[in-house]
Amino acid sequence: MTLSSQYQVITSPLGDGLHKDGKRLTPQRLKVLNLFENIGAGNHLSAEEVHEKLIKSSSKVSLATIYRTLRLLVQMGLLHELELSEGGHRYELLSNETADHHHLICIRCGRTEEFESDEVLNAGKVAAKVNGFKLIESSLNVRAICPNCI
Amino acid sequence: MTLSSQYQVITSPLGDGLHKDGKRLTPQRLKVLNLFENIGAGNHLSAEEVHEKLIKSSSKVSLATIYRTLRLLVQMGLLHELELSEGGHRYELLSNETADHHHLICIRCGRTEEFESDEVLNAGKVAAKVNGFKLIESSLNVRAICPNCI
DNA sequence: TTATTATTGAGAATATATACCATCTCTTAA
DNA sequence: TTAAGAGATGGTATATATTCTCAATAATAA
Ligand SMILES: [Mn+2]
Ligand SMILES: [Mn+2]
Ligand SMILES: [Zn+2]
Ligand SMILES: [Zn+2]
Repeated sequence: MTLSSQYQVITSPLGDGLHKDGKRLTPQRLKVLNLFENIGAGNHLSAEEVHEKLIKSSSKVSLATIYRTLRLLVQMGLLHELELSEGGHRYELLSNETADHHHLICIRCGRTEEFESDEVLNAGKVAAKVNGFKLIESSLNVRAICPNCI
Repeated sequence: MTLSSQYQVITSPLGDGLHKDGKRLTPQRLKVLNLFENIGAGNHLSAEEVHEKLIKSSSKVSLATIYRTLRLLVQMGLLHELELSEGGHRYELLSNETADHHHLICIRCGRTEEFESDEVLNAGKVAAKVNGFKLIESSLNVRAICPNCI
C-alpha cells in the first residue's frame, strides 16, 4: 500500500496477449521480452545466455522460467526459435521490420550472417502447396566457413 | 582355420575408404551402413532407431558404437546428418542419385517429404560468396502441417 | 480484500550424446 | 601362420540441454 502502482491498470501488448488467454503478465516475462527488445534484432541468444544477461542486469530469473518463457513467447509470435548449430536452440526478436530471413553460419566459430531470399520463401511455399501441407515457416541454414576460419 | 575367409583379401568401398586412413573395417560398421543401404534412400533414422533396428535383425551393436559409426560415416560422406526437429539428429543415405534435397516436415506427426530446388541451392551459394564464406551445404527445412494433421 | 489458480524457483528427472577404460580384434609384418 | 600393435568395441559414467515436480508465491477477477 506504500505504492499506488497496485491500483493502476497497466496495459501492454504483452499483457493484452497474455490476459486474453487466461495467462498472467509477470515481471519475469517482461524482463525476458525487454532483454530481446533492448538488445535489438539480429541477436541470437540461447536460454543460458538470456539467463546470464538477466543476472548481470541484476534481474535474476530462474533458468526453468527462462525456458518456459522462451517457449511461451515463441508461441505468441514475439520470438523466433532457431536451430543454428549444436548447443541448443537460440531465440531472436521477431519484428515486422525484420522480414523472414535466413542464416549463414560458420561451423568453426559460430559467426552468423543474415540474408533474405524471396526465392527460398517461394520454394517453401511451393513445396507445402504441392504436398497439401499448411505452411508455417521456411528456414534455410547455410553451413560454411567464414574468412577468419579458413 | 575352419574357414578360408581369413585368407581372402576382401575389398569394399567402405573398407577401402577406411583402410587408406588407418581405420578398420569392422562388422559393426558394416552392419550400420548395410542397414541404411537396405532400407533405401528417403529414410531418416535416429541413432536410437538404428540401434533398435539392428537389435531386431539380431545384429546388436552397442549404442556408443552406433553414435561413433554414424559420425564416421558422415565424415566419410556416406551418410547425411539432418536436424529435422526435436529429438536429436537423424541420418540418411547419401547417394549420387539422391541429389541435394530439402525437407518438408509436419510439426504434428513428423511426416517428412523431400523436394529439390535449384533456387534454394543457388541462394545458399550466393549468400556464402557475398560474405566471403566457403560453402559447405545448404539445407532448407519447411515446417508445416500435413493433410492428416490439419 | 479475498479467493482462485497461474506462475515461480529449486532441484530432480529425462533425453541425447560423448568420455573413459578395460577388453577385444582387425591389420600388417614378420 | 603367428604375433605385435593400434584401433575399435561395450558398458558405464559423465556432460549438456531441457523438462518435470511440487511447495510456495503472487497476479487476476470478484
Ligand atoms: Mn536472425
Ligand atoms: Mn532426406
Ligand atoms: Zn568462423
Ligand atoms: Zn502430420
